[in-house]
Amino acid sequence: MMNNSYQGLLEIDRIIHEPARLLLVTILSVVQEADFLYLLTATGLTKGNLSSHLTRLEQAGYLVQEKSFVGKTPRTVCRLTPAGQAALASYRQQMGAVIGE
Amino acid sequence: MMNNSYQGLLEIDRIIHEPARLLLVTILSVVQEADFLYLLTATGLTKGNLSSHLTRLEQAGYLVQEKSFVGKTPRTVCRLTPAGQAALASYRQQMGAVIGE
DNA sequence: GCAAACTGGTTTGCAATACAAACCAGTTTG
DNA sequence: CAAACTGGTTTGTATTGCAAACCAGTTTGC
Repeated sequence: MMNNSYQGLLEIDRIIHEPARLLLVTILSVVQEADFLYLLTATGLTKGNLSSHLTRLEQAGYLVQEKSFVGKTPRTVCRLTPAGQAALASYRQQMGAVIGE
Repeated sequence: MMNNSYQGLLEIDRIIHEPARLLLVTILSVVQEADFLYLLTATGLTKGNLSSHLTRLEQAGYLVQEKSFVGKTPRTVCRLTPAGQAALASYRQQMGAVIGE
């Protein structure tokens, strides 16, 4: 048919594509792991917003949140899963093909 | 502050960022102009979907739709405006900085 | 010649979701 | 011991992507 090579855009991974989450996974891909408060200041998101994006990424299997206590205060540290790293790599490849390197 | 260089993602142009519209403006950036039916088959979008994305891009000032008649049947041809081309170029640059290298 | 089907779209209704405000359990501070 | 702070989660709302339904006009079949 007369479709073109960009048409795969319509099936792009929306979990990654959302700017706030792309920001999160991009950060996590470079720092390996980060806690909630680090991500809060690094992204500038509100807490509620950050919380829901993290659970969305977790539900997608793209990251894990490990909850623990440091002294008496709670602490959540996040890390990409292999699936998350793969999803990001795939996303980069697809978008790279569209926007031209 | 401790924010990073990717944080601009949060202000990325959502008009362009939406996959269906990114597909449309990418196609239009290469073919210069295209009519509704061409875009319909090239994208695989439904008619309603295509129509609303085109008016969205038009409202943003990113494209113009010229309506005319060819014989007795209506014809809509679309073309990016300079603003639309600039928006796409800017989008490519920003996304390239995030996914690229 | 008139109903059915086709053309080239637009409008309507719905379901998903991004976002921030409000909330919450627990801890520290004055 | 109350107020404020920590580290978040839940709730409410407004937006919007999507396809189904619709629409004005044209062509086709009988």
